[in-house]
Amino acid sequence: MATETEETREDGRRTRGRKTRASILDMAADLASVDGLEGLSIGRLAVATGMSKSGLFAHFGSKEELQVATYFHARERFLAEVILPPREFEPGRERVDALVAGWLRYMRTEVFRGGCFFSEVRTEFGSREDGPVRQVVVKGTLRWLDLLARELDALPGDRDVEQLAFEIDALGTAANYRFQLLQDPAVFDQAAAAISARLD
Amino acid sequence: MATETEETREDGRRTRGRKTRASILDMAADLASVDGLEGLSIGRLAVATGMSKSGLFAHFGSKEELQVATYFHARERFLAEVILPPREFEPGRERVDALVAGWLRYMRTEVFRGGCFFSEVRTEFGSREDGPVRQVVVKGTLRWLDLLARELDALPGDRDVEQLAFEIDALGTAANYRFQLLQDPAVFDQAAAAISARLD
DNA sequence: TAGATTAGAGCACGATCGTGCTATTTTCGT
DNA sequence: ACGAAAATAGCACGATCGTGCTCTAATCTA
Repeated sequence: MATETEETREDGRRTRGRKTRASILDMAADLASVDGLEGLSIGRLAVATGMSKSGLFAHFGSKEELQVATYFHARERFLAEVILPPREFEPGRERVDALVAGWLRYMRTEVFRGGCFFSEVRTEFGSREDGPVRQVVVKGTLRWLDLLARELDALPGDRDVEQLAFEIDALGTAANYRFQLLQDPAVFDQAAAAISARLD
Repeated sequence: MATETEETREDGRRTRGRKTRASILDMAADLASVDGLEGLSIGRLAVATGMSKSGLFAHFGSKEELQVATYFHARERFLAEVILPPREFEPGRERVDALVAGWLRYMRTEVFRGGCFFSEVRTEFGSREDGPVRQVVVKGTLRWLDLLARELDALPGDRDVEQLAFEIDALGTAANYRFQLLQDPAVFDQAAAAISARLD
């Protein structure tokens, strides 16, 4: 029964469904970057997207699935905005610099409405009881730290890349929370300076 | 009409009220360190303290007041646990070391159930719309960063203490979120190492 | 000890939460 | 063009939210 048209489907849905689903998740990631994934409510999300609560809900079987889907969707945006562009460079200092610069720009320009989506959900789910959403957050965080370490590994000289990745992540994340809280973009200069010093 | 007995009151309440209020706020800070101050609900707090919702609510005029009171209460604990003990030393390196060590220990031993209360509420209220609670969080954060900078100012040599305070705060805060999320206490060694390197 | 004040419980309210079930509309394959 | 299937809306549910009002129990003052 696997006709050719069925293969073009994704998630049992076709074009229209996929598009609205994507636009829902766009909005969801924005809202969650402000209020967190737990603070995200289906009612408010429905109002924000101009849909009915039930019509929106039908795209996801439960709030939990919505949260997971939102996380993955946010990661796609992060990939396109921060991770992929530096790949035009060979591994090495130039690429690391591009990655760091893109990361800080992503925070400063508020690609997500409330700043870094991942910084928000990491602290949100840090101490929450375990579950599918928390596990996705943990996995995603490990992936990011690992990617960072691998990029640093291409740098000349032998450094402790785990340690270095820890420090760089710390400095960027702190810049994000301070920018959100205090509105002063100067923190990005502080972060950039500290990271550069660490890389030299 | 100001009799002597009236002067001994605080907030219009006497001993019994003060004690239960304090125990409520103890629990509230614990819960908020996990779910945030917005995630804190009066119903769950009542269950956790064994009180009725209305009996508990009577101690605070509104949820907002409860949130503010919880923040101040948490700060008292932080003061006693982290800020005050190092004051037995004169300003200088020894005192800074004691402060940093105490700070990291406060995170590792989970003085609050969900790790650092302040790290949680700072990211929680970073991008939220303004209001009394957010303002308290902002003020408190500035106070902490300022205290850190002043302690660093007593160190020999002329360093950029603002920059240094930014970096130390970043490293400690990152250790907290990673410990909560990944459970690995080794992050505190990473943080301690990075901070020491920064101070030398 | 009597009277006043404070602490707390009981209960109810409207709003919002996540989540079902049942139309109805829109799209697509034939 | 028609029938199937997918997308969305309408509506209702039980639970929980913050917050009032009223009544009892505990404590303190005189």
